[in-house]
Amino acid sequence: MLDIGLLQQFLSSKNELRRIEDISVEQLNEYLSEFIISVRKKEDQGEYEPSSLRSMFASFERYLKKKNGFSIMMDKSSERARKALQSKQKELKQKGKGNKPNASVALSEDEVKLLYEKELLGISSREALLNTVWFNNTIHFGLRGCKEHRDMCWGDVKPCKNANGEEYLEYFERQTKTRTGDNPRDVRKVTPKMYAIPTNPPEKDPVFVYKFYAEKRPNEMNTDEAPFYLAVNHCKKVSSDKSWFKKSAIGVNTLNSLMKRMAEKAGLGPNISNHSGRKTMMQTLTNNDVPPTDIVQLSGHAKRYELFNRKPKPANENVSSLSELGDLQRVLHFEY
DNA sequence: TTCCAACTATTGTTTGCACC
DNA sequence: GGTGCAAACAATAGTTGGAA
Repeated sequence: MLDIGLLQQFLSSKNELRRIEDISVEQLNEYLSEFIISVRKKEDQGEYEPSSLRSMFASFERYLKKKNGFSIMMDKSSERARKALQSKQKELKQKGKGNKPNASVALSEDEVKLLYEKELLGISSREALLNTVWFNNTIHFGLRGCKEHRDMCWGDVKPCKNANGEEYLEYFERQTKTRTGDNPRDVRKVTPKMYAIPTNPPEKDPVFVYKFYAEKRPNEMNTDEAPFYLAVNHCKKVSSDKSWFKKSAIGVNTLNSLMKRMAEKAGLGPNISNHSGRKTMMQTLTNNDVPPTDIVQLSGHAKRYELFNRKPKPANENVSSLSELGDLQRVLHFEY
């Protein structure tokens, strides 16, 4: 555990060579107080964010509880350490910390347009195709930035047709060995849908993009259990269209930095990460007067808390309209 | 067979999200 | 505003496949 290592290092600098769990509760209280007040980042000796300090404290709590059943969060003897944490957090807040300087931001309509113009989104290359599939899944299915995409299997998305003959994709997260559905936070009560927009150019029609992606995947990887996102095949000897993707899942690093990489290549502003896609979806729905009760059904949020605190943004300020992202409201035609 | 580019998983570090 | 957990990102080492 890294935080523990940091604390142990601090103790060594004070000539305290015992392991943390071997130190008496009273003395540890003193050490922890001092540590919390004086700890600095390795990189630039700057102050940590208040939430980082909190996480460190939580790490110590977990470690000590496991080692000797001691709780620095609850036990009276650790009051001083807790107070030190509180006052340090207040101090940092006063210094202007804790304002989430790195929080991801939603994409504006112009930014999405730019991504298509620069062919970072679209169907012109294998990277662009993968980016577009990922982007569509994020803004239509409301998938969280990283893990949900990584866990996604090919069989989770099914192409369907309604009574009017309209085509759509439906996201159905099946239970597998690794996805047992035991985490109440992950529950989506409805299956989100992504409708075809035949009037759009093909690269902006989500159902067309999905079908195109299916064609470009190796046949063997179109089974239900196969990973949804495949590694791009950079092989130059492209003898057939089938070799756009490898027969293996894309790596975590590539998948996790998909949006960031696109933003960098397109020269977009900072703080655009995978989570920006999800924020874009929620911002778009909010700005188009979709009721919060409906949005949470789609996003998988357990409560409406975040949405009730979200005010619609004024026109031309980081607002995506439905025209560019497709008719997102249609995904809210759920069967409850 | 060797080299190299481009990828992958793993581990470490920092921070934000979701909920209470 | 407090808390638990996971995401996001970076560094590193290992792997793979094409080219020479």
